Amino acid sequence: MSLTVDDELWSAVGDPIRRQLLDLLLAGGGGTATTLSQRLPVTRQAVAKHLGVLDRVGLVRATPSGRERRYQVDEAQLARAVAQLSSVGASWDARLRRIKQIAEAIERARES
Amino acid sequence: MSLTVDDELWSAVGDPIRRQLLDLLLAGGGGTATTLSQRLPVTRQAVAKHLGVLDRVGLVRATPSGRERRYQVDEAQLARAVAQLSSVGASWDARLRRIKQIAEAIERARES
DNA sequence: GAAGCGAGCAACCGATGGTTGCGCGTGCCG
DNA sequence: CGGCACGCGCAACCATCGGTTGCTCGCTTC
Repeated sequence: MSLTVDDELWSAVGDPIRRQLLDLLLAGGGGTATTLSQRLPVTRQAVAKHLGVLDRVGLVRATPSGRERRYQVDEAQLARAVAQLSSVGASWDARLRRIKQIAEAIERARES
Repeated sequence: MSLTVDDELWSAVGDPIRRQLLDLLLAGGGGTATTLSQRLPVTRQAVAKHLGVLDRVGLVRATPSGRERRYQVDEAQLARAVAQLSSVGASWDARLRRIKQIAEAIERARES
């Protein structure tokens, strides 16, 4: 029942803005800091910082082109992150079910 | 394809220490700030603060008893959180699959 | 009643997410 | 070709947050 989640990855997807960023990148097939910031309630610089951390953990890749810097999602990495995410969810789900069973067992014992 | 996750809940569960806290509470069937802090790499006060935020979002409940303050998980709420978590995971998973299909379609079109 | 333990409160520190302001390079267009 | 506009990066600054230390308060126990 490990909690051993890649902490970098988790905290990267932990931020709501970064989740929206990934979503926008997936939906639009890429984008730059400026274009993305127009669809978000934060400034370009904030978006740039977020793209920086997503880049560092490998969830996105940047390709400079002229004066622009186009980012796109590294799907394999994101798939890894999603897998970890759902594994944590699953482990808690399992534990909750176990707890519930125990509780019910106690309940039954008390009633009899 | 909403990203509309209860942000309070998500950020509460987002912190690794808080996840471990929930895990310990589930495993031990409850605990106090001091006992929990002994099993974690942080001080009692830090644990107390975390329990505070978990309490505010309703994931745990506290029952004062003498000079102690025993916390336990509100399983229904945690179940809600886990559900949201896995729903986000699932939505990304779905989107990734769609993107992949599109990519493969383009690939096929290019080859023909 | 005194000692000890659990909890709460306050001050402080470092990291982080956000902002504004600026300067630099690139690209477009008179 | 020269200038303007746009996209980006850098730096300074601010608020919030997670963490610590140090203290006080209150229950419990001897």
